[in-house]
Amino acid sequence: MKPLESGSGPKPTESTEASESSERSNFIRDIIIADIQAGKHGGRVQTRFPPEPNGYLHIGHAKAICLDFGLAAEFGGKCNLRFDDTNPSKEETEYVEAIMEDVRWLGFEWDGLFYASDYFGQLYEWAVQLIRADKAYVCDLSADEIRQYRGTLTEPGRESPYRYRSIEENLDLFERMKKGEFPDGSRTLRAKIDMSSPNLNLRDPVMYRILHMHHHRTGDAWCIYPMYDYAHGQSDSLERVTHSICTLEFDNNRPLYDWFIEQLCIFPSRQYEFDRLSITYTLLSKRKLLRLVQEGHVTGWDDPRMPTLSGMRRRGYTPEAIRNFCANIGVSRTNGITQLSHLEYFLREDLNRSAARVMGVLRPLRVVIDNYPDDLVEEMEAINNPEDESAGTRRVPFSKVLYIEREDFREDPPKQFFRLAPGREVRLRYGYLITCRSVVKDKDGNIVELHCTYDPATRGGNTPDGRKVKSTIHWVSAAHAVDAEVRLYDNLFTREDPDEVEEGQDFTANLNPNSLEALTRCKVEPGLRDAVAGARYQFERMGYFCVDADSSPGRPVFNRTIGLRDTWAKIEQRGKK
RNA sequence: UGGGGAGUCGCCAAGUGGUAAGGCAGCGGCCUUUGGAGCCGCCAUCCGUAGGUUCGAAUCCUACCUCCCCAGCCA
Repeated sequence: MKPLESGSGPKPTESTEASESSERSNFIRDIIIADIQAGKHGGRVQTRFPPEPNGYLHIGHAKAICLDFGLAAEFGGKCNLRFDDTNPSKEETEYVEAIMEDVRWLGFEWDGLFYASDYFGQLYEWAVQLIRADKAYVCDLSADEIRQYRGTLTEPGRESPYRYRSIEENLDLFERMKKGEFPDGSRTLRAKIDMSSPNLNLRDPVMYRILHMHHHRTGDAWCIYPMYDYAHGQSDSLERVTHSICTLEFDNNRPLYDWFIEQLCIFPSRQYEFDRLSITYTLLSKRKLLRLVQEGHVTGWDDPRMPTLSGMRRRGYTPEAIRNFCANIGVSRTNGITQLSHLEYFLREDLNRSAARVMGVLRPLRVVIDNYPDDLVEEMEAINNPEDESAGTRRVPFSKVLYIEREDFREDPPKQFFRLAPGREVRLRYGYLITCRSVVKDKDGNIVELHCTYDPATRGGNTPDGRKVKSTIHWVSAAHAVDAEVRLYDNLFTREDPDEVEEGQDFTANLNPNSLEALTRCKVEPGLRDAVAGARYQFERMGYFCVDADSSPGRPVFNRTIGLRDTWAKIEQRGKK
């Protein structure tokens, strides 16, 4: 919101809401506002986005990023990027780099860049401190035994037989754990809390496990690694994070988060949980996305069908569209599923105002204009973006032989089909009005060519006599057309909930076998010959397309980002029912 | 089942005792050299259910129902 001007300038008359921020609020934002007003932390706001580098970021993370960075920015605070790298068995540098690229692409820049592994030393010292305070102990139970001792949802757990070791013995054992004297899984360091707590997280949770494993940053310096619960809150605290925002499933962990902070008497970061994003026909689980990649169901993390930020980027999504979507869906504590159409609305909205219009024919049908001079080529003026006058105009060549979209012609047009048909006149966008005179078929009865006549008085598509045509279709001059490949995408899954499967199956059973259709004989206007990878266009009447990096000189490859809203398809569909 | 969280239009979501915002989707219409975009209108007598308190409740109380999370040496 613009700050109101001070001084004696003209005041807005009806500004009841103008003085308050009209930014859409949510409960976390309200908490921050209240904290600032109460003077908590001197009004300072510090957040953090803490991804584990074990996979690529997806649209669900985008929601968290928009919250973490957005809130900090709105209230003059800071937001750190912190890699939660406490488990070397799953984490890789490749992911670290991809995550940084994606955060920046989304439009955010972090203040501090940290790694939980930066704090391994401090965390170790604090563990020793907790042992000395008789709040932690080394446990020799195996993973299996720990599970048995933990009890169940309804029965309390039992105390470990190692729970009352002397502080000296614990100190000695823990140090030897660190030195690597014990094999993986042989011992753990546990917090001494309450084995009968109804909150399972408080039943003497494991703080450290032994893992003789190479870490992407600390190398072989450590063979004991802290658990999430023992590392996260303290990392927040070390960074003096005021509002630690995470998803709902960590609600149960909050008492433990607070417990460590209280026992250690360190900066009191507070955790707030919001609902994770779910979208129909989409999987948002790094574990499952990793499977799609590893099992080859997609070409990689950046496959345009993936809900990853890198996949969406390659597909042609804009950061603005994703940010607008995140701002619009809101933040609450309700477990809901957002419809894909909601996301697509914001995609189209942004692309509509930013994408340059061009003409491209996906499934070409040859059209010969019989009364058009054989060798004439006219340069027709076309508007680049009707939503943005500054985008200007361009010239598109027109000649006797053209390609039009196959679906724009029907030999036997159904009701409400306004496009080309025998004897019917339509407008060629920015071209001429043409009338279909005859249809040429091959021996199998397939339509191979149309013969039309044009009205020379309608150059540019104008009708000096004021007559109306029901339809305007797009075209490309055959002699000037550039061959292109166009990849059409559909939902990766056929069910709204990809996890809804028959007994014994998993989400791969719901994979859509037709999620990708590659068209290789497409014809696009000449200006697209050397389109640069990443550029986004609207192929008029067809949809939004993004140039893929697979393009080669003179032969562009386009990804269909999303189709235009198709009223005719809806009408036709309705007629079939 | 013990604990925690949540239930407001098909979906998302405001509202926190004074008589149901908004967005998406959908449906009409206008406009249109993209059946795109844009514009206009319609779309919850009702807030999981049942009681109760109150002049008055989605908002307070009681009971019940449904869904989600927790029994990793994952995060």
